[in-house]
Amino acid sequence: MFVEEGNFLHADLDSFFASVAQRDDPSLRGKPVVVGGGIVLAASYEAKAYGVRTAISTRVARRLCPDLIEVPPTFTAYVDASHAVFEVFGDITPLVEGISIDEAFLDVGGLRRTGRTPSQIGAELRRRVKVEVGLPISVGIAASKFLAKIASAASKPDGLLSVPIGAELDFLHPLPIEALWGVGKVTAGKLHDRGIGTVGELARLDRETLVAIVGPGGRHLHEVSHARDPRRVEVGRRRRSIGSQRAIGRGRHTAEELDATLISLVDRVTRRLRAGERVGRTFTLRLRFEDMTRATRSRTVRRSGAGTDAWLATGRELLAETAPLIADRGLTLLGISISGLDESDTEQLELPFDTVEPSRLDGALDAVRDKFGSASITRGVLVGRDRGFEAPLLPDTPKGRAR
DNA sequence: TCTGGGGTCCTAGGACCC
DNA sequence: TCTGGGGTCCTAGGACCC
Repeated sequence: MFVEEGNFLHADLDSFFASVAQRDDPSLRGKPVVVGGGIVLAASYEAKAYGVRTAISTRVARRLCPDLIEVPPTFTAYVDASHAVFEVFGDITPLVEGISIDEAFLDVGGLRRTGRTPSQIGAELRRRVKVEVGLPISVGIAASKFLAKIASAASKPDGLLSVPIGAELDFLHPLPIEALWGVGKVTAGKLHDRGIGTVGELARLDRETLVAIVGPGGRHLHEVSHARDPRRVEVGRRRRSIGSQRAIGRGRHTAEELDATLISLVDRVTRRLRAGERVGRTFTLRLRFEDMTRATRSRTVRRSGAGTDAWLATGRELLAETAPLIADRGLTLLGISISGLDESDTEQLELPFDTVEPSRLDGALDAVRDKFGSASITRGVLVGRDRGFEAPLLPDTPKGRAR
């Protein structure tokens, strides 16, 4: 009997950090292991059998499993392992969309010509990752991304599951709503209140009712509950923000302590920006208070940048503006992120004009050509200082004219 | 002088995921 | 047991422009 398969693979490393620990230290194999410090970042399947889960405190984990072995995280090892796994992915197909350090979507539709089925390709992927990197990886196969993702979760640990075309709803509808990507605690709570526990029950609601229960996100939920997901694999997605944060504990923190924390956060983030040859436009300050409430303050600047000093000045302004909030509620976490990322492929030039008007663009272009040489100009923007005026700066043309 | 609609940008918050 | 650190996406309201 011939079963037609979907073109989407979702590949997801099992208990990634814990598997790396067990790979690198044979004495940990077959034993309940957690990676973490304070809280559990990853638990081996042996530990999961005791009810140990990601994000619980290690103290609780020890109570659940007295023989638990705790190891500290080794982030460089995870990055290396991830690179090796993504090399295998890229060897199978160029159509790879990385989701996180340990999972990706692959579109294997183009490999039909090779005569191999998606299941055979998935099995080969699993074998290669096991042999070449030494890690267990689960694979889900389906006609859409979100279904492939659910299939890989259902196949764990160390499994492969293909949802045949035509059998999508039979697979999907008995699952609990929490299996859907995007249904977390809040949404699940609202649905349980209405007596909805399975995807099938969810699918029976009409769209308007669902939106009334969970909000605008209900439209997407309605679609996926009927196994409709038109998204393609997107190759070459780039990071959209870079951030860093630090829990600073309860109690009073002096202004000097907060400033020192801010400096180290800005330093870390701007270093990463520069290392990635990126610049950012929007700075966001993130605060968490003793009552676990949160607040954010952001500022968008006209000129993208990756310089420590400029972003530190922005961060200090925002921090100063939140001083009353901090005094009122007590700060327990300080974080920053920089978004609006772009490639840092532009050079900026201060032009010697007091005012810039459209009629003077030719003169401005001449000044830029003098500085960089016309051959090196590909695109640009003129920014006026006083009134926020912006005008496009077009590349030089063979005729020597631009407007 | 009054009024409307559409579009974009920015800010803040929230839910969710690994 | 008071709960880490890194992200994504969506929504809503206000300012502003045409």
